[in-house]
Amino acid sequence: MTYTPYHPQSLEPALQQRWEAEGRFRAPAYPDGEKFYALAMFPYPSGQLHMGHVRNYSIVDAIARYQRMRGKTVLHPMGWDAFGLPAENAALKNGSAPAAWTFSNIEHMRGQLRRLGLSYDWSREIATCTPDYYRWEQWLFLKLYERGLVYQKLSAVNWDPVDQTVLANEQVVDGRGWRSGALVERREIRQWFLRISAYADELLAGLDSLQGQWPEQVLAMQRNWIGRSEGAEIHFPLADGSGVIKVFSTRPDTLFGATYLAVAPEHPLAEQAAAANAQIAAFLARCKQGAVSEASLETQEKEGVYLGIEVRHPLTGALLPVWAANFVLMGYGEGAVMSVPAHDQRDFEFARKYGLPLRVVIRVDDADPGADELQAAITAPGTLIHSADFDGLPSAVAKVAITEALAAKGLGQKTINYRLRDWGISRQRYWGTPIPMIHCPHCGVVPVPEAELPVVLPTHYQLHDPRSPLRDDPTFLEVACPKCGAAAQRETDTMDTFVESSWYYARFACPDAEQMLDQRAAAWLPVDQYVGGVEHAVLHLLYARFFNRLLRDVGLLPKDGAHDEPFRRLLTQGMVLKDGSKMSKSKGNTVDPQAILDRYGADTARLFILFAAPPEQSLEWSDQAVEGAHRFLQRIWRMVQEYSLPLTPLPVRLGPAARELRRAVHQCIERVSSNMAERQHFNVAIAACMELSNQLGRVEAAPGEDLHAVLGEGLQALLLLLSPFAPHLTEALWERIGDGQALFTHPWPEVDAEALRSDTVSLVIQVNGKLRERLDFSATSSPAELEQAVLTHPDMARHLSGKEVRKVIVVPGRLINIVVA
RNA sequence: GCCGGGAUGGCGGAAUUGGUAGACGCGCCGGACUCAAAAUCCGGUGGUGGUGACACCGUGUCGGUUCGACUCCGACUCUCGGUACCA
Repeated sequence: MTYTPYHPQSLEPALQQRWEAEGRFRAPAYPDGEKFYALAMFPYPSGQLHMGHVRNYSIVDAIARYQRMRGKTVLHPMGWDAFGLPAENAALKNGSAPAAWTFSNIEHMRGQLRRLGLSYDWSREIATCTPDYYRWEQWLFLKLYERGLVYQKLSAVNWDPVDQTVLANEQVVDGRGWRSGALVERREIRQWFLRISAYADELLAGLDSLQGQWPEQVLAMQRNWIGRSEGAEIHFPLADGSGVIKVFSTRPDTLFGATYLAVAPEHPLAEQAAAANAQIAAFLARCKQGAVSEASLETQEKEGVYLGIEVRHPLTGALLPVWAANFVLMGYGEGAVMSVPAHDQRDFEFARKYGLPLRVVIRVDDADPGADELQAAITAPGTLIHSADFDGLPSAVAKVAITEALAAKGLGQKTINYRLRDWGISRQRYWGTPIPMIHCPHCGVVPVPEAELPVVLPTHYQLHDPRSPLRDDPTFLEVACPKCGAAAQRETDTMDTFVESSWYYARFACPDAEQMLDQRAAAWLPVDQYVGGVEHAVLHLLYARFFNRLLRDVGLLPKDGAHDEPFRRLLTQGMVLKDGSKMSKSKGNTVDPQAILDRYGADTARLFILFAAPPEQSLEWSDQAVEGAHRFLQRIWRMVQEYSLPLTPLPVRLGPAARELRRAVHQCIERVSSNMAERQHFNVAIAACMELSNQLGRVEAAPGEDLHAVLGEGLQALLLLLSPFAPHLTEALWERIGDGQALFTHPWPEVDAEALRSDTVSLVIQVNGKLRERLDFSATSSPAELEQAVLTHPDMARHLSGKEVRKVIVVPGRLINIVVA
């Protein structure tokens, strides 16, 4: 018998070359039989593969390989999310050109992915920073512009007054620019938006169709993000008759409790008031300090200033003051809110701070607290008081009645409001897809004609400062107006990189199409299994759901209801931690996947990372546990090598030991199978394989004929079950004890129900819920027989003597609980 | 601030629907093999008390529902992700 030592460093690359040469994982243009599209969120080419990638791609590869063994035609592609900020940062730091830096990173990382033995169809590789890819994004932008789904409006950005540049939220640290250290200001600039709000209801309703297929928490986050709320638009006429202020409220039942209005600092009325009042102007100037992020706005001290303006209450006609307040967002509704301090906690605190009056108009119990005694706002619904004709109505009824009264006076109506805002896709950056628009002094905004696409991003610049070089390059900037021929300028804003990642999954189906998508996309979509980090739960996954509907509505995907959602099933993986915190260069706690590959090989890396935790949980890195995974693979290697060929067929009759071993084999098949398909807890699947290998390893050196046959069956099953996790080792061993069929398309093992059958069942016996005995019974006993048998069992006498049996609970196959007095 | 997760032995985790808490792995302890070591193999391993059979305690905290709670409900603590320009 020859014994080859386990040497993954040579074994794995050899197999990878063979797979490559055979084109083994190449998917056909159209699926042949049942299709399965497995997809990992494609990486940003930062330069080095990190453990989060290894985890993500090991999960998807295991699923893809499993589905191949289930006979599906699998599409499993990989590409690069190649535009973005880090390339510009690297360029500024090292003087490298963003394009060259990006492509050399891709080169390196592709090599690392190949070394992991992932079953990709590399012929479909995409890099989003190539004109072949982003030209279609520009094309779609023009289509959406025609349809009114693209528009420009003012919106706030973080402005670094020293570097004279716009900062990403990430680049603002404690209210200061990360490079300059200058206090950041909010500045309103004209930017491009996609009208995602037009799809708000559809995006919300679509979540119901994903129930059970997507993690519940992701569905909940998306629902809350869209934030549909029913309420009323209420008009407050300005006292001087110059117009109205419109507010949205979900609580029109509290309208009689409104004691003032608050508008955003950017609201035109606030700016008007500031023009004539230095104190107001100073307040508005102060509001411009700080970052634009919601977290920084929401956590700042609530402040406001009276604008010297009054409005009339739409139903009582009372005069109410108008304030400007830093917590009112211009981008939400009309940039104004009505304040009901007695029934809204934020308004309550604001009113107490500035001595504004409170009016209690809702009673939740019999008490009618005076405004002065309130310790906090009464936010629960209740019965109306001090509300004229509406007194005595419950909140729910009053909402409708008051809204109708407003509508009758032409001062409001029922409205549905969304928290979701339109998607601002303008970036004042270089390394992104150019927005295909031209600014003409005569014609205004003019789209680039379709025939002139793509607008190619020049790649020859040396970056010297954070400002986009496009703005200073006449060869890019200067262009004749397509309409009138006059000298005009190109738009220099580029697109948010979330645009690229919103449709790449569809392009993978037809990466060489001469249009954005062709019929192959409909054939492969939707993605059957999508896997990526939970940090993408809202933004990326919502934008992709939005884009999928845009692609459908411009005619690139069928409107058959089956193609509305891009990702049928979603798995959100947890982070990889070391010493309890996220691996990062700044913390110095990174583990380089390359070092693990060099030392232990890909199979060990993959097995460890799938075994260490269930995929959706965070994973704690452990060098020692990696060692353990490697030891397990070596044990399998040795066991198979030591098995004395040939494999023999199962005899008709098995002895007790062989029967027991065979039951273990099939229990393992059952456990692994259910964890591959439904639960996707690969750590449990691997644990089951380890358990089986322990049992197979305990078989005596010279087993009888029946044991030898079952051992062979068990070893074969073990290789098949482990092959999605450790594809190299199992394929090499399969050549020795396999059945001649190729492992990667070999049918997944089936459970033999006969093997699982057992004559006896071991039950736990509890007395008053506490474990007292474990007793064996015939597997065919009825509950009544079991109850009788337990109560009269000699071992039970000491637990039951002198006590009165009140109740006996029999849970078939599990336990018996005897309740005694 | 708001939205959504998480918390189980020394460590990572298991317990599929309310039914044996701690599978599997790591670590540690003991043993076998060896001149010795490494590797490998075998055994033990939640805590407390007891020579022992065994008993009691134990799933972040406090309370509740139930014959029975890691699991369901209420209140809280700590921690992580997102918060619209990191990807």
